[in-house]
Amino acid sequence: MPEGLEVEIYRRAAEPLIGREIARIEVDERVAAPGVLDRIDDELRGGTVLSARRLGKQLLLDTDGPTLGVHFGMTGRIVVDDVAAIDQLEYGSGRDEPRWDRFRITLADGGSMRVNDPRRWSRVTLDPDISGLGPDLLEVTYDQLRIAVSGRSRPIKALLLDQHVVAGLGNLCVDEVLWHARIAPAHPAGELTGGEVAALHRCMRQHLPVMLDRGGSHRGEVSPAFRAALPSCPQDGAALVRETVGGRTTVWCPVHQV
DNA sequence: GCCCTTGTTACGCC
DNA sequence: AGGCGTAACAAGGG
Repeated sequence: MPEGLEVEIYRRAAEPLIGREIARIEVDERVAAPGVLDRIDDELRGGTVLSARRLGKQLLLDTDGPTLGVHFGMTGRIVVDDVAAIDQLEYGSGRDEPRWDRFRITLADGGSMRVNDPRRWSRVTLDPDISGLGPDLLEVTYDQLRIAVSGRSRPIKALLLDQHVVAGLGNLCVDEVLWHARIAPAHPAGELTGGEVAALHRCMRQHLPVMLDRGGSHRGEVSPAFRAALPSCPQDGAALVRETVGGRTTVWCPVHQV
């Protein structure tokens, strides 16, 4: 599940595209956002990639024409010049079947960028509207977080999963960060103390880059392997709990998360 | 063949 | 109006 961390890895993998000319575009109509199919060839072919940016889970490739936006859904992987940025995606298939290529840019120099996605939940857009997204998960400040939680009654987990609040957090990263910050997922956001919000912010700034360096959102201490086996809490040995919070499977420790 | 997975969105309620 | 919860949907894997 490409959360913001995976997409940051994808963004880095896409940087070699900068300065290269787009010669050909192939897109599965089912991953093209409305209207894109009609425009994309005319507006992108012959253009040059100028930069590779990211906001939350959106990869943004600026060209001298429109900006290309790619959202990777749950199982989309990027492959640049035939090298996959991530070999094995959590919940993905781990294979690279040609029939799962949903989007491909062929460059004038013969190279390519493609999106391989078994389940077709990726979305390709032109000049995506990202104005509704919150601050990026790797950049969000304490003040932004404090303002975001104030007056909100929703569980903190539901709030953090809301891309309008913080862009890029997914189910695994939220569980991981709350576990480190010692905050229960169902804790009403607005009832967190200043100290708890500070701990949450500090844990995001501290642990998300470590997970990024290790390879993504599944490389935390409450990893998917842990989640499946549901072992005892590595911090205090208590039995972990699995329940639904914010509509998602949630694993947490009822002893140290309050 | 049912049920699991996640991110997004539509929708109903308050 | 807008915050919130729930369900539906995408489709392959176990």
